[in-house]
Amino acid sequence: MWSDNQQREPQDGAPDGPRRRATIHDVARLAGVSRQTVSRAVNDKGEIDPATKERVLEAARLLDYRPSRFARGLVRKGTVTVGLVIPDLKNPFFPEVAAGVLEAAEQRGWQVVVWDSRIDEAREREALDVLSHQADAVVGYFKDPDDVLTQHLGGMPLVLLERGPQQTGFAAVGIDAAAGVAQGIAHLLDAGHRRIGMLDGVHGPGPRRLAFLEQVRRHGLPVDESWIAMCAEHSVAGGEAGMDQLLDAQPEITAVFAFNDLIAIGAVRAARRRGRRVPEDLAVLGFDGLALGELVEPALTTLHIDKRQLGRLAVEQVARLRAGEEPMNGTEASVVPELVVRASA
Amino acid sequence: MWSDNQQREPQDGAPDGPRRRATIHDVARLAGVSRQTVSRAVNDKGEIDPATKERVLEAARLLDYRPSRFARGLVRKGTVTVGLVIPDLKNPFFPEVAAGVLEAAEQRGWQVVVWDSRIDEAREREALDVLSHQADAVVGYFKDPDDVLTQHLGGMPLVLLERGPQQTGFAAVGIDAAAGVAQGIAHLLDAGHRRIGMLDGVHGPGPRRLAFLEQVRRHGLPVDESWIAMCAEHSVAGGEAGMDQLLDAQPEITAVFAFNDLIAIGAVRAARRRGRRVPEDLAVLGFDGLALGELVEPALTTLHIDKRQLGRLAVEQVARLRAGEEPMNGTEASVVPELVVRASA
DNA sequence: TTGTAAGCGTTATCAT
DNA sequence: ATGATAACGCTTACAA
Repeated sequence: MWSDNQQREPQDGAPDGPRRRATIHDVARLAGVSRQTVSRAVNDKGEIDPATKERVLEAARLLDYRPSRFARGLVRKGTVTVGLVIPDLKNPFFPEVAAGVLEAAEQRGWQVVVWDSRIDEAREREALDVLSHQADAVVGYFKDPDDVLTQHLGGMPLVLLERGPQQTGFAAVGIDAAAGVAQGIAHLLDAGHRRIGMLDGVHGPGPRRLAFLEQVRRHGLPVDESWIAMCAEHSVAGGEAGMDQLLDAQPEITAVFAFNDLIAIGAVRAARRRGRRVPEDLAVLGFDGLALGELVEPALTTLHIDKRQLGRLAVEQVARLRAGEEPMNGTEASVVPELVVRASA
Repeated sequence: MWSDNQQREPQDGAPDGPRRRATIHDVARLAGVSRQTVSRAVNDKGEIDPATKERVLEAARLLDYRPSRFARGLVRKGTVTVGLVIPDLKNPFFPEVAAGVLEAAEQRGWQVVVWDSRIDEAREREALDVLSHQADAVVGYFKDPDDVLTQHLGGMPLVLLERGPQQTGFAAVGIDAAAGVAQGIAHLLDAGHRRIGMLDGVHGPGPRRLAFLEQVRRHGLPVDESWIAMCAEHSVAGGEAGMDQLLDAQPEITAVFAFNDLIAIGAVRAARRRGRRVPEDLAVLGFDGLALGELVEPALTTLHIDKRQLGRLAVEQVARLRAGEEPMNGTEASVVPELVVRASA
C-alpha cells in the first residue's frame, strides 16, 4: 500500500530522536483525505463535513502535526518580522525602548526578534548578518558608520536609534539633546552654579557633549577638556570611576552633567565617598529619567526621556520605509527630554 | 519579448507604494541568466564566472532583491525560532531572564521573538495563539492552568518559567523558593527577630508563601493571615501599599519578607514614611537580587537569583523537548537563591 | 560554467 | 463537501 510513496523513513536508530515533522501530506494519508481537506480542517474554514473534520483533526493530533510556517508564509503574504538590536539589557533604559518597539509592532501585527549586542560592534554586525536573512527590517543601536552597516544589511531597511542627521543617512529616531541640555544647564545656572563638569559616555563629541559645550560657552562658563571625563562603562561603576577622574582634574566644580542616569548615580556615590554632600557641595544632573532615579538617595534630578515613545517612533519609521514613503531623520523624528527636578540638583 | 510571462504588473496607482518584492526570477530575467545562476551568485557558491556573478549581483541590487526567508526556510531546514513571553519589561528582573534566553538561544543559532504580556492573562493567551504559528517552541511566564495553555498551544512545545512540578505538567524551570526562604528566615532569626510578616505578590499560596509559612511554623513563630499582606502590583508602589496594610494589621512586626525586591523597596519606603528606621525598627528582606538593591538606602538584603541562568536553563529545556528527550520539571531544573546580606536586614 | 527539473509544505482556484 | 492542480520562491541534484 502507498507503494509509490518512497518517503525515506527515519532509520529509527535512536528510539526517540527528533523525527521528521509530520506534513499536511502525512495527515491527509492517515485521515484518508486530500491535503486540501486537511487544510480546511486545520484552518477551520467552512465547507467541510463536521465528521471528516473531526477525523482529520484527530489524525493531526496523533501525528503531532503543525503547519510549516515557511510554507504558509510563502503562500500567505503579510507576515512581518522586525529585528531589534539592543546594546545592553541590563541598563534599564533599553528594556523600555524595547517595550515601545514591541507595543507598536504588536499593534501592526508584526513580530519582533531581539538581539542583545552587548555593546560589541562585532556582535552588532553579526546581528545584521543574521537578521538580514530573517527579518524584513531592523531597528536598533549601531556604532558602525553607514557604509559598514550597508555592507551587512543586504538591502534590508534599517532604522537607527539615537542618531542625528549629521551622523547617518539612514532613517533614524533621535533625542533632542540640545533642547534637553539647555533646560538642564539653565536649571544649574539658576541654582548659582558656574563651574560645571561633564561625565561623558562616548568618545567622539556626541550630541550630548556638543550640546553641553554649546550651553556652557553661551553662558560664558569656563570649560576645556579637563572639565569632561569619559566613563568607560555606561554603568554606576563607570560613573564612579569617571567622577573620581573628574574630581581629580577639576576639584573646584560644583555641578556635573552626566551622560545618563546610571553614570549620574555613580557620580553621586563617588562624590559622597570623597566627602562631598550632594547637592549642597556638588549638584548632579542625569539624563534618561530612569524609574531608578526616584529610589536613590538623593533622588536624581534628570532629563527625562520617553523611552517607549522612542521605540514607537522607530516602528513608525519602519512602516514608512516599507510603504515607500520618505523616511525621516533623527531630527524630524525625535523625542525631546524634559527636566525633572528632584533632590540631586 | 518574454511574452509568456503574464506577471501582473502593479497598477502603478500610487507612485511609490510598496511594489511587489523582486524574486529570484526577476533578477534572473534582468541579468539574462537562469534562476540557478542567481542563486549561486547570491549565496556565493563557487562554480560561477566572476563576470556573470557581478552582473547578477548588480541586477539584484537594481531590483532591491532579497531572498524570501520563507522559500529558503522551506528548503533549508534548521531555522529555529523560539518565542519568549515576559510579563513586565519594566521590572528589571525580566530583562535579565530575557538576556539569558537570548544568550543561550544565540549560541544554538536560534532566534527569539519576544512578547510583552503586561501581566495580562488574555494577552498571554494571545501571545500563544500567535506564536503557535510563528515559533517552534515557547518559553515564558503564564498564569493559566495547563489545560488552557494546551488549548492555545496547538501542539507546540512549551517551557514554563518559575513553575514547580505541583503547578504544571509542562516542562519547567523553577526557583527553589524553599531553599532560599530557609536561608532568609534563618538570617532574620539570627538577628533576633521573632515577629516576621510577609508581603506576598500572588493570591494563591505560591511557593514563596508556602516556604515562608513552613519556616515560620517550624521555628514556632506566630503567624496567620493577618501576618501576610497582598501587594496588588509587583512594584515599589505595590510594596508601599502592602506595607501600609501589613503595618496596620500587625504593628508589632520587626521584620518582613517580601515577594520580590521591588516590593521590598516599597516596604522600606513605607516603613520609613511611618517613622520606622530600617533595619533598626524593621528589617526588610527582598527576593530577586536586583542590581537596584545595592543603590537604595539602606542597601537591600535579599535572596539573590541568577536570572540569566534561569533563562539559559529554559532554553536548555527547549532543546531537550526538541530532541525528544524527557523534559525536566521545575524541581529538576531550577536555580537556588542565595542570601546576600546588605544593610536592610 | 551554466541551465533544467524536481521538490520543499502550504493554500487558492476551479472542478467534481 | 471534497479533490486535482497550480502556484508561492527558493535550493539541490543532475545534465549539458
